[in-house]
Amino acid sequence: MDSKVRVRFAPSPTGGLHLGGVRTVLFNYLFAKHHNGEFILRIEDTDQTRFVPGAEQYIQDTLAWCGLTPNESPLHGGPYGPYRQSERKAIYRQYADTLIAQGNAYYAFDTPEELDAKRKEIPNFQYSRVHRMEMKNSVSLSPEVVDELLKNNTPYVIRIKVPENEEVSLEDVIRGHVSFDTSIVDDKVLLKADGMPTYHLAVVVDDHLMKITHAFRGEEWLPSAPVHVLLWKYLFSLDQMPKWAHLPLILKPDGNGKLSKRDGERLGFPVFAMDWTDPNTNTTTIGFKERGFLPEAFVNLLAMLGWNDGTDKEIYTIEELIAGFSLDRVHKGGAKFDYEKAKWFNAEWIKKMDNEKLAALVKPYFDEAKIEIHEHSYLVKVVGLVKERCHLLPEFITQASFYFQAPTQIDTASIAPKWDAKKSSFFNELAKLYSGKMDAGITTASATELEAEFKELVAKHELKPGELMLPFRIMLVGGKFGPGVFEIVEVIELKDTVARIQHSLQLLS
RNA sequence: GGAGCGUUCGUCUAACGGUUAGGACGCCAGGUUUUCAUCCUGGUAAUACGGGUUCGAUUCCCGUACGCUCUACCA
Repeated sequence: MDSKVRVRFAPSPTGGLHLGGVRTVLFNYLFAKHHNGEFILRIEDTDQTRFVPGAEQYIQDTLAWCGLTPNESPLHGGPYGPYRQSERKAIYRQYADTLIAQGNAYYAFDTPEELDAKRKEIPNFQYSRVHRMEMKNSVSLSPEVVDELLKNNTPYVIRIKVPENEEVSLEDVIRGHVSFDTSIVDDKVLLKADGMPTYHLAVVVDDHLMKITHAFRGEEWLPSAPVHVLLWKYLFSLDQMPKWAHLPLILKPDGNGKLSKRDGERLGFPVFAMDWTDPNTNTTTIGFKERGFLPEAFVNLLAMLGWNDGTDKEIYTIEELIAGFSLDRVHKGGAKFDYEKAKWFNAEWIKKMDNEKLAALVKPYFDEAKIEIHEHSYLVKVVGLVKERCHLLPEFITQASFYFQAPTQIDTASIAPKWDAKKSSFFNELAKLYSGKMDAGITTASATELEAEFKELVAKHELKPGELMLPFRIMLVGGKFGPGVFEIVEVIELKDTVARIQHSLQLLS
């Protein structure tokens, strides 16, 4: 590659960033880093009616959470700024004027109402060479009339004048040769009545000015690609045009079609990367972050939706993804999102993650549940003890809260049916044994030691360990779950153990 | 309606003309765990259809079907 790779992610700030968006970011990022290039964030806020306050900040925050930091952005700055299209308004105007001067674009004075009427009148109406002359524009009208309209400040838009019967084609990096007949392409609006460019003009001008070498976007853009190719041809040069790569879509798990926010709500899983609160409706849509996903896992699972390196490997660090990424292994077909597999990725990453780091991430959930943690090192230890049973971060609460406080709910229903005086006296004895040790200044013992001791006592009472283990567990943790009973005793120590036995004994009497 | 794109187990995917079509998630069964989870073992299940090309097609070509995307002064 002769010039430095430069790619861009160009979202419009209209709401939360969904899976597909983040995956587009990821592929941009991986490609850029793999080629030692640069990754740019450009905000496409040319539609003032759809602007949503906070959405841009949200995008920046999401990228930061995922660890996909841009080299240039509205926030980071850079040599090709500004990176917000609303701040580049004047730039686009010049290019639109150039196109007019070339005869490759024209003024159109049709009002929205007139267009609506036309669309109703003619089924499948297209503003193209077929109907161009029936409309009010600088091609159909005489120069005098056009001048008059312009002089009177009649609102107008600028439309591209698509040529007749030409073949426009591009080499898509993922799809190969794609071609279109211009006779079916319509005269898209380039500059709106408010002076803002549409996506079509803005993307071409900015990709050029920002020296973008590879342009990735969702497959939904493919049908409008001929407009962009034409614009490149008219304004700049086809050899400077970035290599296009139209990424496959992420589909809903059931049925077909693009995954939407509503699908997540319907099926009970997040679609946005992070929580998003719509400032207008004040409703919050849940995100992967808040659901308890690790950013490493989130990035990992997204990468596997539409890409693989040809081996059986599925768990990748970001560094491994960067090293292995290549566009020619990106799929053409869309991928249905599977939340079960997503959780599996997260579980794998939880198991893999360092206990210290994990403890820091889990801490807020304990704070929220109002479970007090006296010593951070104790939390680190506990996290290590239970992490292999957690798929999502909030599960640490249910899986580990008993290490910090006595269970509030004791599943006595599972003990009571087989409960009898013999068992009752056994646990009384056990409590007494532990109390005795405490009097001797012993606070805890190893799990193996505790187990041997326990079994000895069981034998003395002429009982079987099997019928005592479950009740003991339930006394300690509240239910039928958790690590080995004696490992728990070792950690929570004798004092709490005795208290929990006595508490349950009371409940059972 | 038109145009473009797509199609391997339920799902994510491997196999770039020759494999008993492989792996992973899920599910089922067994084992470990005197609980649950983890873990281990095994099982389940796929080349949309029809024509070519070829000694041989999941793979290349054509057609059909189905699906998706787009068809806004939204991106």
